[in-house]
Amino acid sequence: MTNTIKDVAKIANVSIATVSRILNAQGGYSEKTKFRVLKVIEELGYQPNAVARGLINKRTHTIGVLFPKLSSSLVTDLLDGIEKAANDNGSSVIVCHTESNGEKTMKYLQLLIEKRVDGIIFASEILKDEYYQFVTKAKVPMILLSTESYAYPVPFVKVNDYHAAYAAAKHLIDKGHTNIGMISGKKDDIIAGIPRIEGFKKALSDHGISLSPDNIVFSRGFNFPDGVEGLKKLIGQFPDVTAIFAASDEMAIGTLSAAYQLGIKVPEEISVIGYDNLNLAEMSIPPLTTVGQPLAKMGEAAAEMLFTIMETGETPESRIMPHKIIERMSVKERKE
Amino acid sequence: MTNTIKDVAKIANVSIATVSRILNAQGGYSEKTKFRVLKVIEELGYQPNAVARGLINKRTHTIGVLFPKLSSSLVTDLLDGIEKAANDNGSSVIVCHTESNGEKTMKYLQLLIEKRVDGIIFASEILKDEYYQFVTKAKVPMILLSTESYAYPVPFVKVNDYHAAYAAAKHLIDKGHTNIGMISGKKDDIIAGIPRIEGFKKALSDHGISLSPDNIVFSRGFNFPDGVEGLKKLIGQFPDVTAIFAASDEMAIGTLSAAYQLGIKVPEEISVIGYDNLNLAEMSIPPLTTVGQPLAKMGEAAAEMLFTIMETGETPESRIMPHKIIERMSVKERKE
DNA sequence: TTTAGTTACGAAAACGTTTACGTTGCAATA
DNA sequence: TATTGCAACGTAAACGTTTTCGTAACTAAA
Repeated sequence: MTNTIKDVAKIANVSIATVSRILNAQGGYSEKTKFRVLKVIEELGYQPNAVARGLINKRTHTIGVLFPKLSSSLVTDLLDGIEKAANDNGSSVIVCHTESNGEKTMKYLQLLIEKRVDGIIFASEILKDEYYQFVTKAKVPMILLSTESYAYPVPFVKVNDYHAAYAAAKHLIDKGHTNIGMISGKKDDIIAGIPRIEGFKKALSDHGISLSPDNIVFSRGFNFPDGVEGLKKLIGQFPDVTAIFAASDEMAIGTLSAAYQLGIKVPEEISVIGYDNLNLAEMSIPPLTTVGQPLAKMGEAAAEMLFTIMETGETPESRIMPHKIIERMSVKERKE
Repeated sequence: MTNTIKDVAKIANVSIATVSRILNAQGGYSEKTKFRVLKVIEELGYQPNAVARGLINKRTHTIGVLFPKLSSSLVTDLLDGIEKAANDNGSSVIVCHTESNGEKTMKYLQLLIEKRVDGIIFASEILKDEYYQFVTKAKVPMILLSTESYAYPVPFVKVNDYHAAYAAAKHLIDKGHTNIGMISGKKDDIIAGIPRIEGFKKALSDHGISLSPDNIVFSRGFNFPDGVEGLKKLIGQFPDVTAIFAASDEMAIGTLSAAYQLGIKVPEEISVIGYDNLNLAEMSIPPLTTVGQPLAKMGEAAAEMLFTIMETGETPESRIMPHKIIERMSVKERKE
């Protein structure tokens, strides 16, 4: 039974229109009544009802974000940036955890659309046809984050995985390594799998390093256990490796861990470079050299793009964010 | 210009009341009209407007969560649990990032209340008087998560920090250690500081181990750098330590890292036990023994408590969740 | 055949705002 | 003095639902 604008109006002896005008600083009232109304608002502890506002304004000042997984530093940093930008623009963010499950994703999209969010950020996951059709039909603006669609014209923000992987491999080469392996993620992942593998390959071939299928190991995902398995497999099929590019930081930490178990010293015997620059990266032993994505910045950018769509109506250009080699202690110069 | 219930009604040749009844499966309509209406809904791709629903039902099916920090595994796991429980109950969650800033916190509370969220989860932060007054006046149910209030009757869910710290220290003692140090967090933190320190002290004294001020080192926070600083300080003032209780996993990982820099072997020379059981803990070298909090479960519990308040109106009892020693590789049995 | 009860609806109010439009009173101008 | 213009409001419709109440038609019982 909280107070409404009517209560304020009645007590202040004005119409609700006047109260509304004062609340929104629209002018059309005298200073005297303004103070009187403000005083009543103060006394009643009146809080305007954003639901009613949303109904009439058709803006809820809320955006929805879909993540495949919540408990991951990668997602966390993205979310951090999104939340910041949203807050700066006077909006809130609803988080959804899809578990990469198509049905759940559709349910969440439906929920968000029923709640009339102003926009949707779809992160770290492949945009299926079904999803795209659904949200375009609902005419809700959408941005892809840390993913991209080749089939549909949905603006995205991400780093160029191909280039970043190239840079990672080149860093290893520049440090004098020639026996370079890769612990990749999912072989057929169009976003995080293939481009990184191809970038890696290109860097080697550009620098005259021969490459056999034994140089690369494939995994089921991009997680810690995949990294420990990965190293074991790689060592088996490519015993001469002196440097490894892991397709994610979690996998890199996994290989660090596996190396420790196997009694292999990093970076003395094997150098490791990761991908992502998660918080973890600086906490590992040794601290992980990695190619960093500006995750928080990416999140911010995505949210801001959403807001520009809402204001201008124009779909903004996609943004390729810069990656950067973060040198720490897990890669060593190799001298022959 | 999306379709409304009116459009559906008009095309199906029924009143909006009937459409509404069908949507909510309330009965009072024939099977024939039900199918006809459903067909129209399907054709139009009609999505009910949750904003309008919220206005009249006074339930938004949305809860708000306040965190001091987003990019931390601790928070992430809590959020994971909250999101799960919320989703199971047909609700969404809005995340807010307070940065432990009083002004920002108040702004967020106001925002959440204006948005008429059904409930609020206040996590990992001290509940100030101002916050409490504000949300009680608004009559929005609130649960404290991973924190607790001594001054106000707000139900909470957390582990017993005192007991958990006691258990951690006892684990070290049981493993034969007698020169035990602690790298604690903020000395005057009522929730995560003092209870853990006191629990630690009690365990030592209960087992006849003398304790000087040199056994404990205090930090500014609970983060990685605090852990690396902590170890250095502790070694300086207490060179004989063989086992260390770090007040958080991040700090524990920090001490691992510092130990590595200093050439101290863990667990051979020094054993380390952490607190939290974050994802990090199993990824460290060596894998971290720690006292685990069931973070996701705690998040779930908090959300579920919120829902029971909404349904029953009764404030539920606070829940003390069980902690558990997770044995991994960073603590070694000591033989004399 | 009448009556009572039930089923299947429709009309309209209500939720708490914003806003288009109308109205009043007063000052300034002709 | 009559007219105009503007500031300062008030009235009421609108946003898209849910729900109460009323009613027509039909069924079953008397």
